[in-house]
Amino acid sequence: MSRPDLDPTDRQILSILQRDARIANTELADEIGLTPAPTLRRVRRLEEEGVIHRYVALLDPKLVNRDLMVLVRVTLDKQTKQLFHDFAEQMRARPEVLECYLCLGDTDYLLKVCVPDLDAYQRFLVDVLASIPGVRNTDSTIVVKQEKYTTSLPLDDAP
Amino acid sequence: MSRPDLDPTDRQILSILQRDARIANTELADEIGLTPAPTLRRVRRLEEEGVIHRYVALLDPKLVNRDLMVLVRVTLDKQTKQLFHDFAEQMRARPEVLECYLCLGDTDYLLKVCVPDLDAYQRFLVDVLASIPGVRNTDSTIVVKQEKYTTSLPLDDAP
DNA sequence: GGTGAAATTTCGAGTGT
DNA sequence: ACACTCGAAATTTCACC
Repeated sequence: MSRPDLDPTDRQILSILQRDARIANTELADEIGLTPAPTLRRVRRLEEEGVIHRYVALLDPKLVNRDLMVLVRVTLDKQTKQLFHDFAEQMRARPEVLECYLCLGDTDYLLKVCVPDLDAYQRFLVDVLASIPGVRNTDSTIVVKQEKYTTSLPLDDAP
Repeated sequence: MSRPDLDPTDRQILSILQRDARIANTELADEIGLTPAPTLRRVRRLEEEGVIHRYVALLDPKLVNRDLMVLVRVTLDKQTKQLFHDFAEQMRARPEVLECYLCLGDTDYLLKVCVPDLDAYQRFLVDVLASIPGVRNTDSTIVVKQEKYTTSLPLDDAP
């Protein structure tokens, strides 16, 4: 994996785009003290290098009826490569599973699941999770309050 | 909180913008089968209602030197309102803490922390977490692989 | 990195259904 | 109330310095 050098101007651009992906290039140029042409060139380069992975709209979960978030710890029966691969594949296919992490330690996977209500979550647990072969144990933690949620990575010491 | 009715066209728009926030309005209009003017009106309405919360650029953690993700379970000493408030405030102030959830059950908080390496994580644990008054216990789980990460909420059964 | 000009997009006003 | 067409203003995006 190549490690593109990010100069302070690149970091400024990334920092702004992490906050507001739809900013006009002219305004972005103003904020970083360049003219639009070189600004756009830098943005395109950052996109091509993959530093900027994608641009997305973040929705309000309440307003699209996804008010319940549950964090689920999952352990699998036997730790075979095939079992792990299949489990991850199933998680990628389920839209209510927003994040899925393979972890070190007792827990094999941690999931972040977003559903409308407890009824929907119960269905997810029974119809989806419990029906996947190799799932030994699940432990669900209900989120009471989202104290912080950001997609912005710090850029202080990037190479 | 108002619950705006989302018709199928609105859901189409939201679904596309969750995938690509920088799509041109003309292209968005093409994809949903409307002309640009009413398409833009719908987008603006969804923004004003707060259904669209914000637009962000997602970066590649590897390429900005944030390759280590750790999930931390935190329990506090006594469950006073002030202690919880102060803890959440500290987490909001730390850029390496991307997500912080108040949870039901044994664990009080779950954090998602992104740092360059184990050395940086050790400093976070000692200098930040351990120095916050009221933190009784922490349990760190290192993420080996991010099997899935999406910010897209499903829109199937939104009201 | 900057300049200028062409191509494209945004977004209002006015019209129709 | 919702969508369409038209046109001016702004923005994006070139080739070239």
